Amino acid sequence: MEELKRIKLFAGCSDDALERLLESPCRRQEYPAGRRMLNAGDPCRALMVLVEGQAEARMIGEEGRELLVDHLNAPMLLAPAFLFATPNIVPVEVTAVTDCVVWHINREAFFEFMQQEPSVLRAFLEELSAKGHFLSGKMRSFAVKGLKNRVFEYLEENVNITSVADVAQQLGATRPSLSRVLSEMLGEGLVVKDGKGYRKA
Amino acid sequence: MEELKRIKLFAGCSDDALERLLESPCRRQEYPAGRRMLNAGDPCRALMVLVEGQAEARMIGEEGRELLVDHLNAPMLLAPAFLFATPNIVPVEVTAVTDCVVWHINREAFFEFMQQEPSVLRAFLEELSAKGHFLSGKMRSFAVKGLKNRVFEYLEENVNITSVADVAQQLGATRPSLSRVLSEMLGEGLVVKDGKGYRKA
DNA sequence: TGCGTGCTGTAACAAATGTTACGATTCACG
DNA sequence: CGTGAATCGTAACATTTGTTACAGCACGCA
Repeated sequence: MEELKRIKLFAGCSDDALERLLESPCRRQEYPAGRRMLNAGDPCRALMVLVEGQAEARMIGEEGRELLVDHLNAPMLLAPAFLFATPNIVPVEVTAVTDCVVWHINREAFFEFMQQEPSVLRAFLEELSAKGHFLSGKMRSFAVKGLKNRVFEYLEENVNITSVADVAQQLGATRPSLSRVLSEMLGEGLVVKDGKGYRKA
Repeated sequence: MEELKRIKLFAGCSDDALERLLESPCRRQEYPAGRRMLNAGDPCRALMVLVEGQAEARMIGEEGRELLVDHLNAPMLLAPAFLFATPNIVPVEVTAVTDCVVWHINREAFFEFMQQEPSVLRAFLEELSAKGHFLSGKMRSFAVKGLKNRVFEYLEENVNITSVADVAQQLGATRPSLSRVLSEMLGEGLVVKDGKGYRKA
């Protein structure tokens, strides 16, 4: 399918090589908006490629606390960092936000494919590394930073805060807590109001 | 060098292939105990293989908070998850605990080597995946769990707590806080004293 | 226009954790 | 036997964040 060519991972590889990959056992699956695509604890035996739609990755804690880990916008890979892991388990749940289309590509076929296509191998390694970078950054935020610093960090990566409730989930805080911190930062001149939201001062 | 054969990554590859890899620009370096081997923010252009000694990886926050992320015992790879990352930067500082010996292997040579040796590629992918798993677990702990739950988790992965001060650093807490929580858990019967340390009840 | 719905700010209180300080214990070493 | 260093438990207090509740405001819709 030409859908797959849009993803960076397969950008540099030849058409017939890609066709050979698709001859291996793999399938195309559609998910309606709101549908769970991956549960925490699920095994991950195929490379999942989100070719259409938007999804969210969330982590759930025992105490009901919930963290919005990442926004997933097509085209991109789902949970690439867990495809070759032991135990082969995803730690997040992935839910479709809009209607989604996902390709499931056989792991072993993909493994051989990478060996034959250096550009794909390179891109996949970069993808995994990016995930590592992403996760270690998150970990750092939560482990050694207070909420105010996380807000600051958020405003550097994203332009502004439009939905306090949403961002609170991403920062691992409750809405009233974030609201309070934003008020304080407003008073300290660290942020300014931007229409209905907030923006870096 | 035969030192390298001890690491899982190179376990399944032929001797002459390994020798060819070592003909590429790479070097062997020794670090005395206490020496910083990698600073946060350093670029990472070579695969670093710790073949001897013990080291520690730490993250530093702006506010002086410090987190002991991982114990590194030879033989293992150092910061494999950042070798192919962009930006090509390590987020932790790595310090030698005992005298250490580290091999630096040229990245591009290693990349070609992986293509020729499927077992190495496989092992490296598994290594990266394991790092992802490790990091996401840590992140989950810090983002959605309280200190008491982190202590519980620690006691499931490790047998017991011998040094309160050390473990506090690993859990991202201060020593008095951990001490207090341990006292509470003692009262609730969740842990028991084990000589000078603590153990799961 | 009036009303329900959803998001927001805010306040009062509770819980968790950090900060600082002090005394007790152990242990190596002179 | 003393003594200093390291570690630990603990207490009092400060700070941060969660919890719960309530009121305001914008918006869509009958």
